[in-house]
Amino acid sequence: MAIIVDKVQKRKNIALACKNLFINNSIKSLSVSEIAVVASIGKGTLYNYFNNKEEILFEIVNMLVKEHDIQKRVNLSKESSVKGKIKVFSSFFYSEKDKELRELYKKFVSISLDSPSQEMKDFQTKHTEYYYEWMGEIIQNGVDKGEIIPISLDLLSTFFAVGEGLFIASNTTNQIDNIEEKINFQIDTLFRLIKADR
Amino acid sequence: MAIIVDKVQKRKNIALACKNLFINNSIKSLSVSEIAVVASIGKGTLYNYFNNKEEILFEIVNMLVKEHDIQKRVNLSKESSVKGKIKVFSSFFYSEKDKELRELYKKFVSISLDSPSQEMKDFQTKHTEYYYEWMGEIIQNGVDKGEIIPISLDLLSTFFAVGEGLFIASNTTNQIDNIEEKINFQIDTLFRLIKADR
Amino acid sequence: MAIIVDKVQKRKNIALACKNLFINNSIKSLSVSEIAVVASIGKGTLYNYFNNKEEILFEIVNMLVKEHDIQKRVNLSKESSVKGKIKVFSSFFYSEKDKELRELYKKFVSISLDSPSQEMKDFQTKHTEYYYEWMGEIIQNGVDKGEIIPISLDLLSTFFAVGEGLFIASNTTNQIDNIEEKINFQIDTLFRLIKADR
Amino acid sequence: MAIIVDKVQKRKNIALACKNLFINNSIKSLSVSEIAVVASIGKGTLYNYFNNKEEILFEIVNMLVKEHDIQKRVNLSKESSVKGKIKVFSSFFYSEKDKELRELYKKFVSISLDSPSQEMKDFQTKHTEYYYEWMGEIIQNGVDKGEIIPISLDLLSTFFAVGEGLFIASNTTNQIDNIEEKINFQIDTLFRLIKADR
DNA sequence: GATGAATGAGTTTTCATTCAT
DNA sequence: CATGAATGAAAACTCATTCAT
Repeated sequence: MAIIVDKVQKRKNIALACKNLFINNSIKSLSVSEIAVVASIGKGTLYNYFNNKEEILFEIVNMLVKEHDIQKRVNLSKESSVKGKIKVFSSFFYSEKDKELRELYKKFVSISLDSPSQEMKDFQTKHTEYYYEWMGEIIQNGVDKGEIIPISLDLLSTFFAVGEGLFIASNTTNQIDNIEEKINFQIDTLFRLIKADR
Repeated sequence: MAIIVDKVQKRKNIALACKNLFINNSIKSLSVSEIAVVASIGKGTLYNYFNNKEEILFEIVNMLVKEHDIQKRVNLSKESSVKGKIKVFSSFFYSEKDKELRELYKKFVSISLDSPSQEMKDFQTKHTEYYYEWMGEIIQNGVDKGEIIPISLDLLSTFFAVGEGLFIASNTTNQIDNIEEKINFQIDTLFRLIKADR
Repeated sequence: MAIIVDKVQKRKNIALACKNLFINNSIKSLSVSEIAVVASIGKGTLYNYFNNKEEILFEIVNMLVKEHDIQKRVNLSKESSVKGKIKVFSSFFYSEKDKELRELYKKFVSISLDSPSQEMKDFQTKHTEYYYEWMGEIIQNGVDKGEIIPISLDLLSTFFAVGEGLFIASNTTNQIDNIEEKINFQIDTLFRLIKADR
Repeated sequence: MAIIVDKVQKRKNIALACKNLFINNSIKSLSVSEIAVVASIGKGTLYNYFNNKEEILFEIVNMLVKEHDIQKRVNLSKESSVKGKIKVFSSFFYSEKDKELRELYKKFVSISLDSPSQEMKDFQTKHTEYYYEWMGEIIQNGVDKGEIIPISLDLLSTFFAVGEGLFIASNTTNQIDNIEEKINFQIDTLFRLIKADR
């Protein structure tokens, strides 16, 4: 067909079409053939848009992350307190509506830990820096407003990492329950220490 | 009985023989043939002792973790302060001597995140609980001695998770430098908040 | 009629456009897509003019051979001696200016030896006969002028084949140097045997 | 099976088993699956012994060449005259009993001309040098015995290449008949020029 | 007439697993 | 018990060819 296809858009369409396949299966167990069938395209077509399974996952994550960021911005605006905003950040690790992205994120991290590609690292670096900055501003704001003590700024990494750490732990052990509670309890505890009027 | 012991020992010997292979390669890229060659045994023999690659990794981690725990106990006894002891715990994520186990741990987590086996989860659960308890005692001790405030007990998960979280982040992004510094800075900051004589 | 001429011309234009591609790559490694890109036309268009890769090579060879024949005629006219003329014939196998055609000829022969098409054979037959006749006349002329002995006429095939044989040998072994020298030495030696005033 | 297989021998057996397949088909049209079926082994087994189709062809040629050399030595010993011996050399290009090897040689040359591998070139170089030396001794012997004139030594390449050249020509054109006659006529003619008692 | 996206059959290649010895 | 050759199913990947526009 001499139609000039929007390659970028088609790439996204294919990725979307097999989103659930990636959510519900381990990367290891997915075959390119299977993916092609689910995406309702030929195997060859798939190779015109992606070089391997990992790239497809990557594309899906990419798309969902964008949506997620928009939603996060909305959610953050609804929260007035610094603590609330921090909790919004951590909610990614347990909220029902982020479940899909979370599942994909697990696979993304899985690949990164075993056989990292520069592309994935670059993507993750960009995002991490972005979130860090974002969260940094929130904390700074809290300090400026006299809500929390200045030392809070030094805890940025802790706020950032504690969710991730508990998430990984919950997914590598049998204790998968109440991550939400756990994470929020840690945040509450940290805020008991950094609130200005202690 | 003697035979059973031999079998267990042989399993360990095989695992040890290919330790470096697992450290230096991605699980995905390792083949059973390659492992058998490095372990200097037949491919069939390998199947008499392990059901798959993952089990071998599991065995190696198992062995190294035991050594690691012994060493950690020694290192902890050398530290008198609670902060020092906490840092000993977190040192796993950056210390040179734990490098091998750390590399294997990455692959272990990688598998757990994509296709977890109950066995691995059980193992990890047991260990996590064990460390939690261990670290819990240390903190309790610090409170009892008046070194840190009682609220510190509620930060157990944070102390636990922050290292893990920063470790994962450092391995999925390009920011792999100064994890040691980063982790210790967070611990120091937390201790500025929980030390008894603030 | 004009359209038909255009079609023939377009075929030639396409062939010319990817001449260097064929010179610098093995037929086996060339894909139709690659050729289409280099020829700056659509893949489908390529199929309007050629049925397969081999036909394109064929077209290129065809064109270059025509040029080559014209040049050869010029070069022959510059030579007065029979020996010189024979050497002009053999120069195809080593001269710098025939390098391109020579590279293509190798691929042409390669195809002919593995999976010959009647078309290619017909083409090659026509050309071989043409050259044979041409060279035959040159030798006859030498005999008539008393430059070489009549027996020389019986050596036509030798004069013809020795260059080809050494060329093939040089391209299937590591001895690719001094083909020019080698071929000319053989011609000189043969002429020492057939010159009239021995 | 814990049988220690003679890998070298098995390689040869596999090669032999599909000899006729290679003789009767173009390399291009042969698939590894087809080869495995004919050799009555699994496709995977084939890959334990060969890395690609070309290597199999190579192995077959290797074996047949060895047999061929032995036979050639026998045939040469039967001939007393230098001319006869030279003809024995050239007989490879037309004799019925060398037909198989000749067919394979065509494919070998075909590959060498399009996508030469160093291994093939090395093999061919070794053989060419070996034959050159061999034929050189025969000619030297003829000179020593006063059968042919000393200048004959300088025609070594011609004797060598003329057969090859005519062979290639016969296989790339429609004139495939009477190569035997053609080659022998050239040899006879050359000998008319170099025989001692001219 | 020109196009190039789509295709899927066909290819190479891998590799965990088996099992005769 | 140990072995490692054999396997074939399934994987990744290619690419000439088609055909709707």
